[in-house]
Amino acid sequence: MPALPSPKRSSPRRVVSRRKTLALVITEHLRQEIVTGVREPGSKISEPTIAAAHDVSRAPVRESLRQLEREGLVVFDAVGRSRVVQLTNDDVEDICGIRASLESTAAGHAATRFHAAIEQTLRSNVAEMEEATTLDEVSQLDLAFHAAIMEASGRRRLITAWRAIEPQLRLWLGTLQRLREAISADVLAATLAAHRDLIDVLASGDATAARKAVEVHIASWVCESGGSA
Amino acid sequence: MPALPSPKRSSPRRVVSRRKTLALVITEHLRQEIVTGVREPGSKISEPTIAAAHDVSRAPVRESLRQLEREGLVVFDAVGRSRVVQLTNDDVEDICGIRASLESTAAGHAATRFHAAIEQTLRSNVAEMEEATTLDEVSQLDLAFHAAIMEASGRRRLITAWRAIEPQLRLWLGTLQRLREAISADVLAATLAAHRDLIDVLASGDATAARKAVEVHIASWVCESGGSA
DNA sequence: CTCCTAAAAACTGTCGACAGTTCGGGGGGG
DNA sequence: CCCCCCCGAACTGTCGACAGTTTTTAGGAG
Repeated sequence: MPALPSPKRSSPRRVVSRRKTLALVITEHLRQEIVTGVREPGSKISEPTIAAAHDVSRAPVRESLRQLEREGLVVFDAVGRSRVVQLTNDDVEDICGIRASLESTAAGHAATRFHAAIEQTLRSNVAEMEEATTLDEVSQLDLAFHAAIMEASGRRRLITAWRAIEPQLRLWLGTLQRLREAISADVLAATLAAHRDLIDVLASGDATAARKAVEVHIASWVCESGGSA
Repeated sequence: MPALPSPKRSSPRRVVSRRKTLALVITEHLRQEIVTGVREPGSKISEPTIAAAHDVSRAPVRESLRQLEREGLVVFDAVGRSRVVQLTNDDVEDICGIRASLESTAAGHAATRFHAAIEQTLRSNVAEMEEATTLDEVSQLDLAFHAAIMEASGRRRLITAWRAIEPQLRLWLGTLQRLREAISADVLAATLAAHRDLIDVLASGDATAARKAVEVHIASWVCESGGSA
């Protein structure tokens, strides 16, 4: 073996496991830490520290941070320092507005190409939510429901745009959750009802009605979830 | 051969010029190549090749490509290969729809905080466009005009989202331009008139009217520019 | 006790290297 | 003449290193 400049590596050169880059693993981990509040908004993020924590080099960490920047969870300052984003009320308001626009547009498309598989997915999501007990579970399922509608639209660009803001929604939801622990039975029931209605509207194939329904649903949700303004 | 730590550097270690990373330079160059069509949609992009072309290592190139992915100009396949995006009609339609939504929302905000400096910027843009002679110039100024409105809204998130799709608009515009060489005097006049009207509406401070006006402006523009659907 | 300065510590941007994977072509078999 | 397998070329993901900066820390001066 050629005496390498630094023969101090212990582990046998990590294997690039098929379809699962280190950057991806780290991204998921960091995202989780951010949306759950383990990393507080505004706190600094250091590449070397994270690299050491995961026992990897800085390369995949850098890539992760850029990805998280794209997701709006991390911000870089002029000198390249990164920190966890601090969402302002305006930010949340904008995000919700964009989201409403994207989802209602997507719903319109989804209505015109609705089919059994999609309905199946949505209905089972509702069924799962009926069983959910923690606020966190409900949030997860709610997002999954909306994600399913986006997917159902089949519009690449809409989906991309939605994915770009979804993590920020999760961050905001996480922040809210940490304030109020319990689930309101009323809210849960209302959400379930609204989702069932949405499925029916989508199944009807009426694009215009679907757009409107989603817009209303999100608007009401924003209000009762603790309007941002 | 046991390569020594590497005492063979020839160039005097490129200086990290303040506030201008290599990645940024390369990003700009690649973006230019893509939106101008020098790099054809769907063509492969190789990191080593680009790195060699700019005489840099792959690190900044990788970062550039990720940035361009965020801008929607480059796509990565499952194995990490990158290519220039190929916009579909659906994509363009979605992009225009998102854009209209973002800009009209921004216009609403801009109307409520309109002031002299903004008006100055917008009016001088119109003045410049009156002097413009090439189709390319007009496009640039048109985009700058709309960018100015976004900035005028002062909404961080709206601006971020808009920046995320703007390059794709440029790509599409570039594609169109390559089809029709000349500028239609009618279209130019109409655009100028529309922009002047927009400034007036914004100056009036009527948010609702501003939103509507922008929406109409963009919709009509999409139609005459060669509607996607 | 506070404010300012200089050395130390910690970072980011970029580089060249290497291992494993994937793509492209050529040769052989059906 | 077409299809399949194997080999070499080209790539991507990741690593450790280093130079230039920025942020801290540790002292001193006032």
